[in-house]
Amino acid sequence: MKIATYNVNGINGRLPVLLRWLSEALPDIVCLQELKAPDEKFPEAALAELGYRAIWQGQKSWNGVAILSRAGEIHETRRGLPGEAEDTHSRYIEAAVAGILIGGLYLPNGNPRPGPKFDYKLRWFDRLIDHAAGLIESGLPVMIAGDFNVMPTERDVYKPERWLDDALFAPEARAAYFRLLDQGWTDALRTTHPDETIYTFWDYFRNAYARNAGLRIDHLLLSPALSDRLVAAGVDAHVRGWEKTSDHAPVWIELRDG
DNA sequence: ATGACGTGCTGGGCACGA
Repeated sequence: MKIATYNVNGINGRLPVLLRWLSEALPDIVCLQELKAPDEKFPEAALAELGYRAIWQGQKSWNGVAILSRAGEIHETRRGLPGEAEDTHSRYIEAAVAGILIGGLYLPNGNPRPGPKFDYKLRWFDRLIDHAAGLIESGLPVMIAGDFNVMPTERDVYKPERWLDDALFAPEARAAYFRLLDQGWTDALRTTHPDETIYTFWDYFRNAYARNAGLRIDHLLLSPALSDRLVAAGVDAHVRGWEKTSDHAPVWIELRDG
């Protein structure tokens, strides 16, 4: 079973790249972020042609998350995180697929810091941590995955000293990430590659991909009931080199049968 | 310190991203 997460940065502008990658990588389940499209503009038919069912929570212009499956039915369990009724951003969608509970998320960027956007990021993180505690306590096999907009450690940033004051590498954001991990989640990519420099995002500016000036901000976290099934994890970094590509690359895990 | 690039919305420049 192969499960992936991919921030597409506009699902319609990115559709040829997304379909090409799906055809090549053949993931069973995919979490998508940054659809940047309202619900009615989700390319359901094009994905169905490749054998993928989908659920999505779109939003005009910004945000938007989806879960794709070619491993059977998608049983939606939640959209949106609890705890802030006035939060209108489409950033969380959750479903049971093939015996695994999947939470797909797009955590707020939080820049500029300090400011209201950074405050929103930390509040959203707290709400995720509260919700994730319940997921762990359920004892179910759970994965939460997506664009966390946090580089957990210095190893995850091409030039850490330049990012210290940025919302993506700020002490408060990194501390929140580790509070989440401390509930018992396994960071699949870091666990399978403990000492490697691995990036999942490269800026469009300044030839960042060619210089490998990247960030590791897309994560797949596994609950204790799922982590012993982890076989491999990786980044399809070559996709970042394609024409009209996202600034993120797809990240995937391989699980043995449960 | 800023902007480089890219997307969406909309028909020109702005909001936003990381």
